Amino acid sequence: MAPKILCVAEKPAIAKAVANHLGGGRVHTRNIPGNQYVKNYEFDFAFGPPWGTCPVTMTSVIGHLTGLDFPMQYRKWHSCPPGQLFDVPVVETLDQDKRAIADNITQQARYARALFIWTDCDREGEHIGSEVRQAAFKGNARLEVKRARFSNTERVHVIRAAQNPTNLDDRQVNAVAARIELDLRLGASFTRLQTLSLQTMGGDLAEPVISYGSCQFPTLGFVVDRYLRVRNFVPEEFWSIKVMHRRNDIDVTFHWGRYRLFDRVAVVILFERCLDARVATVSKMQKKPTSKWRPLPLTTVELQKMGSMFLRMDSQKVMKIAEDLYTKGWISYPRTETDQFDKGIDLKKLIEKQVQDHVWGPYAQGLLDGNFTQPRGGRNNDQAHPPIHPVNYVVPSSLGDDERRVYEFVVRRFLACCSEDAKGESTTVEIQYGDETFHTNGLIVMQRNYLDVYSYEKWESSQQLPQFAHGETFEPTEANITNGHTGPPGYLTEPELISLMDANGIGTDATMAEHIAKIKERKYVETRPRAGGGGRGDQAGNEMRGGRGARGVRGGRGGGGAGGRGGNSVLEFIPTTLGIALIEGYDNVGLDTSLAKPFLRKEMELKMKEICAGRKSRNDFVHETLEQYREAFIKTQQQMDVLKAACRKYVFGDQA
DNA sequence: GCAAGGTC
Repeated sequence: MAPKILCVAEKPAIAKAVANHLGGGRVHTRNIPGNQYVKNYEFDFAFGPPWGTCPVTMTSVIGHLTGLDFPMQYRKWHSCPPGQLFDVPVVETLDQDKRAIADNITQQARYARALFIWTDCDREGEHIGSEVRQAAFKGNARLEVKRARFSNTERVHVIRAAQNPTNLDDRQVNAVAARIELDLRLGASFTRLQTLSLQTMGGDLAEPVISYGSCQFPTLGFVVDRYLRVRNFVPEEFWSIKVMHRRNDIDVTFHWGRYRLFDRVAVVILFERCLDARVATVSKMQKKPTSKWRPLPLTTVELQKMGSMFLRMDSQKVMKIAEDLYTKGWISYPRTETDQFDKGIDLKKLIEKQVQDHVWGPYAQGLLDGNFTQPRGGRNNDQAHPPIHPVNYVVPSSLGDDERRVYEFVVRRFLACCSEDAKGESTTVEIQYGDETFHTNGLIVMQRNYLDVYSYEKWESSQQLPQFAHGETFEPTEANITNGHTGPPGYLTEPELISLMDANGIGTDATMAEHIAKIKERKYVETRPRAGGGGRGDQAGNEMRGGRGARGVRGGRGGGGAGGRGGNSVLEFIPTTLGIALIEGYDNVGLDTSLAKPFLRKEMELKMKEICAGRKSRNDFVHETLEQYREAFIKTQQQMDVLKAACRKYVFGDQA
């Protein structure tokens, strides 16, 4: 029996890191024929019983080894009616560029007694593991197959994983295999149906592929949904009461407890009662400590959102740069859902590396000198990767401009996580004026703490409030009725879209940016920088100087400063006429659950979890889901005129 | 000419 143990990771970087830890400095690196990224690392390692010390070959794949497609005779679009793609067989494919990688595993397996699978510990990783197993069995069917479970590539952790292997989880493998099959059948059948049916309308629809995907359609749905809400918005006029008082040369504005009412007469009556009372009484004067929490450890989704908001980069670009930084060894793996640091990780060691920086170095030193606080932990842990953090220091000026800004963000975010919350004191003054309550708030920032390094957030002291005593009475300097009208929400921004996808389980952290890019490529949506500051919300109208009570009118300033917005313009999404037509069209087809909504995808996600929990079989899942979509498919086919009508209305601009 | 998921 051959004594060797073959180890296979999901990507070359992991193979290298693991080999270096297990090999303890004595590692031979060999190239493999036909692929420049994958290497074989050879060394000895002392596994636990029954293995003992064995020679090891550690190598990797590069993501999935295999793909799924229809047999050749169904790949041409006119080879069969699109609906037949629900039932025709599917075949596993091996891309040309993956062949060398698979062959390497098959070859190496011949000389091995066992295969250890080191793919990422998530569902997809489990499936990739099964692809590796299959390639290895081709070379040696008697291999014993084990699974290393690890969530980061720290030395101790990796060694522990090597010595305590478990088994591949075939439930997870099956869940993913089912997803792959469903995505293929549904994507291809609906895409062909839509494209072939709508292109008969000619014009702008004659050429393009009009794709359907279980992720791209709900993503488009979010954009259209918001667009229609903006377009159909009907402004409503509202009225409010504002009370002002000047004391110690400070103008204080008290806001109405009822906020605003949509009935002018009612507001006038309540206002008159205030004026009749003449004096206001301080009913509450409260000071209390308050704090602004330091951010959570950084996940991929959060990185993408922050990139859109603060770095003016779209999510795809941020990810591309983060991957580059990761490949070069400056930051940790950028695709993670984990927002809690492992107990085992040595955070101070990571902070130490940042001390040498000219800008944030002193802050990092401060953390080491006693300001360090254990980071907050969020609720998510993908059991595969730690939160995104800097692993090594790089002189920022040696990076490209965009790279520098992403690296700086990751570092500042990390240092902020290890800092104390910002501390302040908030003051609330509440007054009774007639039957109405008004209040004002003040804030004094006492300790900025993490804010000193996390320059992306603002928290500033408000104007100082003068002293008020509980129970005292005073005659307000001015009181009046204000009015305005409600404003539409803004168009959907990229961070909002990512949040919606995240909340609805559309795509994974690694693919959300791709789905967004896809619906742009398909010309379902366009993006543009949002004009002007906020671009949403209510419009203030004129002040109506109120009746008798408005004494001593002071000019005073207008609205308060805008605060956080530093001229960054965020991208907003506008659907094209085609995008609107598709979503409205599907909404009108009369399906129980519109394909334009995220529910069906969410249901798929839940059923995959059922498979992983052993409560559902792969076959039942595939069958159920196919039947569910088959119904939708048939109805869509029957109601194609509804879809076409939507296209006539929007794409061709016909009135009808 | 289709999908979504890995990763280079």
